Amino acid sequence: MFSKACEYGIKAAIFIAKNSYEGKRVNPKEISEEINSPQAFTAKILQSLVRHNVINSVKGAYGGFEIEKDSIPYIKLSQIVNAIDGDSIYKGCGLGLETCNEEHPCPVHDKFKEIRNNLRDMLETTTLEELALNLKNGNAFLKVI
Amino acid sequence: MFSKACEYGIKAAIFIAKNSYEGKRVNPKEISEEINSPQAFTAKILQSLVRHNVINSVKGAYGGFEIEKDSIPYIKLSQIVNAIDGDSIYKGCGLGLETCNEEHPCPVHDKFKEIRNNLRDMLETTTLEELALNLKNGNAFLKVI
DNA sequence: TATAAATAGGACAATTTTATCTTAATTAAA
DNA sequence: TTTAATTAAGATAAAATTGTCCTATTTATA
Repeated sequence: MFSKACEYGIKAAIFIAKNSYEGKRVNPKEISEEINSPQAFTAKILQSLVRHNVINSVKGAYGGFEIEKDSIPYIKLSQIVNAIDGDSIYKGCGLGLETCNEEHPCPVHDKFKEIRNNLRDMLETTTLEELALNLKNGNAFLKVI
Repeated sequence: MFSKACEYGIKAAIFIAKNSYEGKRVNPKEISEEINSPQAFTAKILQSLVRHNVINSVKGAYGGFEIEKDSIPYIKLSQIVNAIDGDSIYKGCGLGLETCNEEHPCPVHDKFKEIRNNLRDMLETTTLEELALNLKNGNAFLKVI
């Protein structure tokens, strides 16, 4: 569904959000350990999330990654997915046609429309806040072990 | 959503089905022209669909690819996707956790469950017959130009 | 101001996916 | 039985994604 980079990005953002609620900045080492991802690759993805204004970075000693507490409820899953994978997953054609619409649909257009809209709605209404809360409450996990 | 290979495979299967209804076998050249895909790569994907019993191949002169007319209504989109991409798209975890279930869910587990189930239902109930019909009726297209 | 602790960024490597090319095997028909 | 048309299959190449490493830059604090 999503690229590996996007999976790591989502998990990282959730972990950062959880820590930001506790007033704690985190670094790529902690993050990659907590989400079970390759550290350097994860650091690249974090850079990208910073450039897309999903998370903040603070350079230098005592720095790290964080998200402003107040903005966490307003950050949507769609923003993270968009920052890393773009919007083709919930906007593009299921069969990869460059133009696929009501006037010129691919054979699965109608079938996919519903799925794609559901996915888009879900991504656009799911906030980082609820995901971080799932984690904090111990109702969800970012890795298997 | 799907790999390129899977997109090509679905389109190829639809085109083959349409032609099989007309009693016509088709070869990779025609197919790749009709679905706008690289020919040799498409041929590989066709081989895979043959091995997975989604389509039939007839070797030698006057051969080509076909699908038994009577079986077209019973071939599900899920079989094609499964043959090429496997089932992870509608069975795997949205964040890539190896084990993700009610007891040990990822933070987006519940959100994804619905999407995934919708997708699975759609793939398992959509038949090659209806897709080929969309094409035959001129209500859908396999390429842009 | 020097130092240590961070992120940023560029170059590179490995792996996977996508794509191509060539040859072998098969088969209908002349 | 030979030939031409066709799929099968293996080797290879190109491109994209995933992953690593090294150095530069930034910054709080001693």
